[in-house]
Amino acid sequence: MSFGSFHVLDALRAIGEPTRLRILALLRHGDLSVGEFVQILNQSQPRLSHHLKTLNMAGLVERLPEGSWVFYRLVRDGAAGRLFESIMNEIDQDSHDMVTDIKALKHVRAQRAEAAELHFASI
Amino acid sequence: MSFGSFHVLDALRAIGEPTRLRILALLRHGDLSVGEFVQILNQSQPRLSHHLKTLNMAGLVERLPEGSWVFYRLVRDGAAGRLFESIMNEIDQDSHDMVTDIKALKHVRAQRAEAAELHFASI
DNA sequence: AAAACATATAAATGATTGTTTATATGACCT
DNA sequence: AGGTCATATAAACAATCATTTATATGTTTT
Repeated sequence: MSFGSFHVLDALRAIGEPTRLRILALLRHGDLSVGEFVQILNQSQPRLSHHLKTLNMAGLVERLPEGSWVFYRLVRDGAAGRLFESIMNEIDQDSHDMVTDIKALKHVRAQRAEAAELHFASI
Repeated sequence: MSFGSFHVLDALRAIGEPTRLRILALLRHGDLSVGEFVQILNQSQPRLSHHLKTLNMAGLVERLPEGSWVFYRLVRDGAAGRLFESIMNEIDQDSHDMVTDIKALKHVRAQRAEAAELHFASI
């Protein structure tokens, strides 16, 4: 199911929640899976699944199932993309919280890369 | 009390409610008093007072007491102004609801002008 | 000073939203 | 097929938010 026409009010309500804003800010650095969000944000899996569904229904993120796990991608075009980017313009990218999340993101990415290397080595 | 630093999350939550978005859209056409909002939006006075307080605390509108009544004005500068205007860019200005509200606004303004004329005539 | 008017606030209620816990679904692996 | 892993959903509960009703505050008018 594709979630119909874009409604600004729904998008605003979706963006206007701390965890969801953090999710969106993280997605600007690339697609992420539910499990990665769990690690980065240190919140329960159902909680994040639910927030991601809200963002998806608001037309702000795309859902990309890949085998057994599911990646989410920021919608960058159209009204949704423009709206979110102009909102990001007013947000302090260097705030402590933002910086911390990005650090956690990079940490998780490094872990993943390491795991992948070990996997290769074992082949 | 001036309501401290501007927080985007508060602003988003404030804007993301139908009645408050209508209030903000109306204010783009000029300052309005609580009583005028009551007439235009056809909602109870406490309800509108409360929404206006929310918008004020979110840094989106200014409060201008004038004798016994109180006008509200859109904050057009700074982060608040930029944020709201970029949101308005994504909103259909010609939607039925928007047009209807503006019509009601003009009607109320006309009434006011008429009342003022009658007042002059009686002097 | 009293009455009338405009706005704000408070308490109570109802509705919406977020969070947890538990369970279901679906894919991968052996 | 059975077991494990990743994600989603559902039910229950908690918290937040919107709305009404009633009342308070402050201002103008007489």
